[in-house]
Amino acid sequence: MCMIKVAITDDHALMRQGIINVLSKSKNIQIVLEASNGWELINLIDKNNLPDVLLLDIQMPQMDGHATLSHMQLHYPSVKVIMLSVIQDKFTVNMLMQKGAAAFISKNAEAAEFIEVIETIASSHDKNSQKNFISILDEGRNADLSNIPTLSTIEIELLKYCPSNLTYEQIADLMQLSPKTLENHRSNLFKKLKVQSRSELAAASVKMGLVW
Amino acid sequence: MCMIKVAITDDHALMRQGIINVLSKSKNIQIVLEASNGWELINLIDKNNLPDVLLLDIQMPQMDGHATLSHMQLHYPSVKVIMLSVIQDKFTVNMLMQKGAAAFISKNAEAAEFIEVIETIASSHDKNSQKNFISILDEGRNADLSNIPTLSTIEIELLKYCPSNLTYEQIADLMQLSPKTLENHRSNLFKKLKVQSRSELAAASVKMGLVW
DNA sequence: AAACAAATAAGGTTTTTTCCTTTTTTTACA
DNA sequence: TGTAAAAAAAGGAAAAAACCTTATTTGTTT
Repeated sequence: MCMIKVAITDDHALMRQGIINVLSKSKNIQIVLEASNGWELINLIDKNNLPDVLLLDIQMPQMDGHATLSHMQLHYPSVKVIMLSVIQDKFTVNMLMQKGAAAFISKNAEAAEFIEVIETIASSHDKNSQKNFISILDEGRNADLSNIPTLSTIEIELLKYCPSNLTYEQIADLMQLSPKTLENHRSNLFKKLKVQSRSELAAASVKMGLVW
Repeated sequence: MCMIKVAITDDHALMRQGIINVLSKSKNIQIVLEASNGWELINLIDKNNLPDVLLLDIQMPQMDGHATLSHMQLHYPSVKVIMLSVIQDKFTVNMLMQKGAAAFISKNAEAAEFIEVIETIASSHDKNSQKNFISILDEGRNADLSNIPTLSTIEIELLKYCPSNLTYEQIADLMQLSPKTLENHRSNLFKKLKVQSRSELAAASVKMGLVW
């Protein structure tokens, strides 16, 4: 059995060091690439020597985890992407799983669990990534995401504008929608996120890492 | 010259591993204690063998960095506390420095810089911690905090309520203030944080780590 | 005790948000 | 091509947020 080739992308040098240190305890794992954001990753990646698994942070400068995951799915679909984040938000987890992430691990996870997830994901030859999906959040393993609604592109765009001083009318203008249409989307977001105020949307937006 | 005794308190096992790994590169540093939150720290701390420096995270379960810093100042004022966080918010940095933190380092900092700050803070025998203050944020070293307004206890309490669905009237009721008095505090917060909407206060509150 | 600043409180007004219901337009698909 | 579902849009109304000025109370200093 050959080594699992792992690439790491995280903007925190300390975190990368921690990951490397933990992974070095497994004799099956070999770290082949280290990058501090998505842009750096896609520049460093060797098409002739792809990693088996990519450990990917969400919140990073220049090119974040969302954009990087999409890029990897498109250009290197064979690479299994494991998201690794402090974000605990279920909508974010669901969103990234829908996009094709193989697993989602909280940075709170234990070292042993961490290695286990990488080995499990790497050894699965199932093309259907949903079957191998693993989510390790504080609530536990294999969180049920079936009841988590998916947010539309427009809803995510609106969410990004919520933590600003723009009025809904101004946001509607920027998004080229009628204020009344925007109100429908806002109302749908309220229902999906189970909130009742724009302030809660603003907070959710920050917690989801949509704004900095 | 004897070793600098360092204690680490951070809820992320991976981050603690990263810190330990980086610090092990310095021959002057010795790690004497490791805890995953403030409560664990104060239970593990040995009164007869205090650390010289405490590396303290802000966002932690059970007992966060704010409460832990206050406790350390009160019970072990000789221990120099270096805050270590992903939070970049200047009001938070200012708040913790006012409380008596010796330094503030972003988790984005480079390994070398990290060791340097610990050694600088540990070697300073000046009682007046403000003179030895070091802040390493993305903007650079020794950030000028003189123009950053300090937030009052009431303002911080109000900020904590902002990302909720409570109306200002309900918040005033909870805080046992007249709605009109609360409005003054809200207006003062707007000026201090340079914002114009509750949504921005809600976002600021999350970014400052006041709510989870 | 007078003087001052800071915190608390109130009155009043405009703008924005939130909540309804209903209509029109677009899209999907049987 | 007709029909159902989804998205876009509108009208109307109550609640809440934001803004402004002024008054009262409390605490501190000289």
